[in-house]
Amino acid sequence: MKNLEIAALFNEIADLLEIKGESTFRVNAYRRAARSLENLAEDVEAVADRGELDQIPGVGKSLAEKISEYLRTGKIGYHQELLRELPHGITTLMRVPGLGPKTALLLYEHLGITTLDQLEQAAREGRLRGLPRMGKKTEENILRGIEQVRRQSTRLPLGAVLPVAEELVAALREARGVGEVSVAGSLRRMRDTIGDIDVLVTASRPEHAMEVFTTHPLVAQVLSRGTTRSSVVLRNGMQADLRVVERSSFGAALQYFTGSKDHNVKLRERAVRMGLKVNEYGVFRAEDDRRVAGRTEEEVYAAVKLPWIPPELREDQGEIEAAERGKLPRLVTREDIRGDLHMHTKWSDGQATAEEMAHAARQLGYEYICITDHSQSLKFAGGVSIDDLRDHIRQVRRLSERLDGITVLIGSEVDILADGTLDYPDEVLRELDVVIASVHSRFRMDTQAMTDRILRAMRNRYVTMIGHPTGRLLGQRDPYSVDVERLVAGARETGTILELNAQPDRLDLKDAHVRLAKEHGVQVAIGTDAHSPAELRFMEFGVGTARRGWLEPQDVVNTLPLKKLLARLRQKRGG
DNA sequence: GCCGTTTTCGGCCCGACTGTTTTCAGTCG
Repeated sequence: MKNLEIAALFNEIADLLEIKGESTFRVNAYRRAARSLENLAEDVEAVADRGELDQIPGVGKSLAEKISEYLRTGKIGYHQELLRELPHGITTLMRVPGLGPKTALLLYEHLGITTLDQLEQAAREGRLRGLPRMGKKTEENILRGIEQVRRQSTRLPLGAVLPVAEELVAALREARGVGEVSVAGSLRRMRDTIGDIDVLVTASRPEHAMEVFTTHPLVAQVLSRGTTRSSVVLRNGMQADLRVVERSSFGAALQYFTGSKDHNVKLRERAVRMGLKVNEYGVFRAEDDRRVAGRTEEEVYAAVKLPWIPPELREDQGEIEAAERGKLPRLVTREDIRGDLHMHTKWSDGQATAEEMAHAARQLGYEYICITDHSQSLKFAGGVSIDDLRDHIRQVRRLSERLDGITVLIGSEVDILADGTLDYPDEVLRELDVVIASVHSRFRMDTQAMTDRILRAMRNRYVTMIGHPTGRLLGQRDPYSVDVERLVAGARETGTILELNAQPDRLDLKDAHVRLAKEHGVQVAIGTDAHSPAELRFMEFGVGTARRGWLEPQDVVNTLPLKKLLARLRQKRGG
C-alpha cells in the first residue's frame, strides 16, 4: 500500500512550494490530495490499475500523473527537482509550532539551518535574535517548540484524549457565567486519533472562563491567553484551545471549529453560490451582510438548505451530496447496541469473572454478552485448553440460566494459525455460540499469504467473524499486510461478519474499511474486546468509528434482539 | 493544482493572536 508514502511526498512538495512562496492555492491542492490519499480505503495502486486516479477527490490530471510516476518508478521527478533548489531538512523546521515557511526560509538563508539540532544550537547561542522580526521571545518560543516536537510528534488515540477533554469540559461547566460548553474538532468527529482538543463555550464573563481553563491542574504551559481564545499545552503533551463565543454565534462557531476543513470548504462554497457567507459568527447575506443564522448548527445547515449533518460524517466523503438528496444514513447509536460479543475473563487474560462481566453488562442495559477467551495456542494470554473450554461452556450455560435480565453466550477468540487453520478442531467450535477468528502471531507475512490465511479461516463454517481484521495498534504497530478488499469480498461470499474492535488503540476495522464493508453488504459486529468490566465502556469508541463508516443499525449485528441474533449466528452454519 | 447550478477561466475562508513593529507580517486553525 503506497497511499501514505505518496501522501507524505505530496505534503513535502506542499511545504517546499510554500517556502518558495508559490500560490497558496497550489500548495493547498497538494495538501488536499495528500489528505484524500490518507483517507482512501483502497490501495491507490488498484485505483491506478482501473485508470481512475482522477476520481480521487482533489486529484486532477497533474497529480494523477505524479501518482502514476511514483507507482512506476518509486520517485516523483518534480519532488526531486524541488529538492535541488531547497534542502530536504528545511521542511522539518516547519514542524516546530509557530515556525512557518517564511521563518524556515529565513533561517536557511541567513544561518544555513536545516535541522532541528542546528536550530536548537543557534537559538541557545542567541544567534536568532539578530534576524529580522526575531527577538528574545521568539527564540524562547522556538526552543520550547523544539522540545514539544521531540516530546510528542504524533496524535494520541481517541480513547486517551476523550477522558482528558471530559475533565476540562466538566471544569468549565462549573465555572460561573458559563453557558454552553462543547468540544469541537476531530474529537467531536470521533476520529481514531486526535491532534489537539478544541473546546467552545459561551460565557457572560469570558475572562473568568479563560482563568478556569488556563489554571486547570491538567495544564502544563499557557501558550496564549486572549479574551476570545486561549491555548495551552496539557500535561500529556497535547495542545488544547478554548474559545469563548457569543451565544448568537454558538452554532456557527461549533460548526466551524468541528470541521473537517474539507467539509467546511465545501459548505462555504455552497453558501457562496447561494449568495451567502458562512464564517464562525454566523451565516450572512452577501448583499447586505445581514445575519440569517448562527445560534445553532441546525440553523446554519438549514440556511444553506441542508439537514443537520452528524459530526462523524463531516469529512467531505459524500455527506453534503447525500444530505442534499435527503439520503443521509440513520447512523447507529450507542442506544441501538443490545450486547457485546467479544470479551475476556480470568479464564484467559481478563481481570474479572464471567459473572462480573455479565453484571457490568446488565448495568449498561445489554440483553446479551458473549464470553470469548483466548484459544489454546495463545500461551502468553492464558489460552484455554479444550478440556477447560468444555468446562467453561457448562459453567456459562448455568450462569445464563441463573441470571435475570441478561443472556450470557459462550464463544472463543480462536487463533488463526499460520496456515489459516484454526486453533480448535471443528467438533469443539460447533459447541460455541460465537467463534471470533483472529491473527495473533506471525504478523510479518506478505499480503498474499496473510490474506489467503484469513480467507481460509473465513471458509470454516463455524467461524462467525474475523476479529480485529487488520491487527493495527495505533501508535505502536502498523496493520499487518492484508488486502482488505479481498477480505471484504470473502466475508460477503462466506457470510462471515467482520469485527469492529472497539479497543481505543485498535479501532479495527477503521472507519474507511467499515464503510467499504457496508458498501459490499458485509455486516459488522462492534465488540469491545474488554479485559475488565470498565472496558465494556469502550463500546462508545466503536460506535463512533461505525458512525464514521456510515453504519446504520441494520449493518451492525449486535443491534439485533437476542432471538434474531442467534438466528444470524446460525446462518452461516447452514441451520 | 483543482474544479464546475457563476463551467474550461477565475475563483479558491478569513479572523485571532503573537511578537515585533510603530502599522503589520507570520502563523494557526
